[in-house]
Amino acid sequence: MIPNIPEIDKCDCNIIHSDVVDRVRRSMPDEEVIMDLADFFKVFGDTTRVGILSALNESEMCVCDIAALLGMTKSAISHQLRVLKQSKLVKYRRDGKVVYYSLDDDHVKTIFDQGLSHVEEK
Amino acid sequence: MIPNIPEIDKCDCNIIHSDVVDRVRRSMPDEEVIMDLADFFKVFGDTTRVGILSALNESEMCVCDIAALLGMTKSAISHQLRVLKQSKLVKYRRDGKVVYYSLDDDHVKTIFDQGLSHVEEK
DNA sequence: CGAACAGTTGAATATGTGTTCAACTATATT
DNA sequence: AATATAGTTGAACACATATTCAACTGTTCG
Repeated sequence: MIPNIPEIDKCDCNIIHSDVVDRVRRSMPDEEVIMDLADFFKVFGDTTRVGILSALNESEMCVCDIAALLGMTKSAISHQLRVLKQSKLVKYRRDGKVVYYSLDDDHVKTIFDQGLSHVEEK
Repeated sequence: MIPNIPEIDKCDCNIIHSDVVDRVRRSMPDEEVIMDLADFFKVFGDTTRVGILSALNESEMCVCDIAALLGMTKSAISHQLRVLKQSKLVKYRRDGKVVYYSLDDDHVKTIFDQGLSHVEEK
């Protein structure tokens, strides 16, 4: 296996410590994993989505109630719920006209707690 | 204490389950905390920054070496290191002409691991 | 001193993304 | 069937942000 060397090397400088660079390169996750990770965290990087996740962490809720809670339109909430759905962070069930959303991931709470301890510390 | 009710209520629908909304509203973190959390996770939501953090998780590194490792310019890396510095996720030391960056947060690894298990599962 | 290199910075550009708006679907009620 | 309500969707717009480029600082070495 040849280590991943970027096809087009835009680096505008010399490698100073090639031993370190080689060792780190071997230990790095694949570029695809890096992208998946960034995409995953991107979902948590929006106030509206964090608000929705915080709410659903307390209780299953329908779109109207979330919209009322956060003082936003159904449309805005629905768009963000779609993002959360695609990331498999929330699931939903329909009951008549009403669609109820709830958390669909065990990691959400842990990730929130880690984020909170960082935010509170510094 | 009066619960936080958004000043301008843009909600375009009726509250369906007012008991649930009231209960969730009381349990929600302050809006400021929600914003801090989102800002914190926003930092993890970029491929370049995740790459830098992954690298520094393995070893202290200088800007040139990170640029070479990720196949990017010193400038691009430096800009992102500034973001990571502001979020208190990395620290640095200067040795002559060379500036060495390293991780400055215990939560980084835990957060990465949680993200990885989510990404790998689904 | 002056050249060379590591790194930073600000402005400009390009791309990504969240909200709005209007139109739409689906279900329930009369 | 007609109406009302919950929710979704796509396009447009406005805003945020990552990279580039060029100019800059700081340090080392001849």
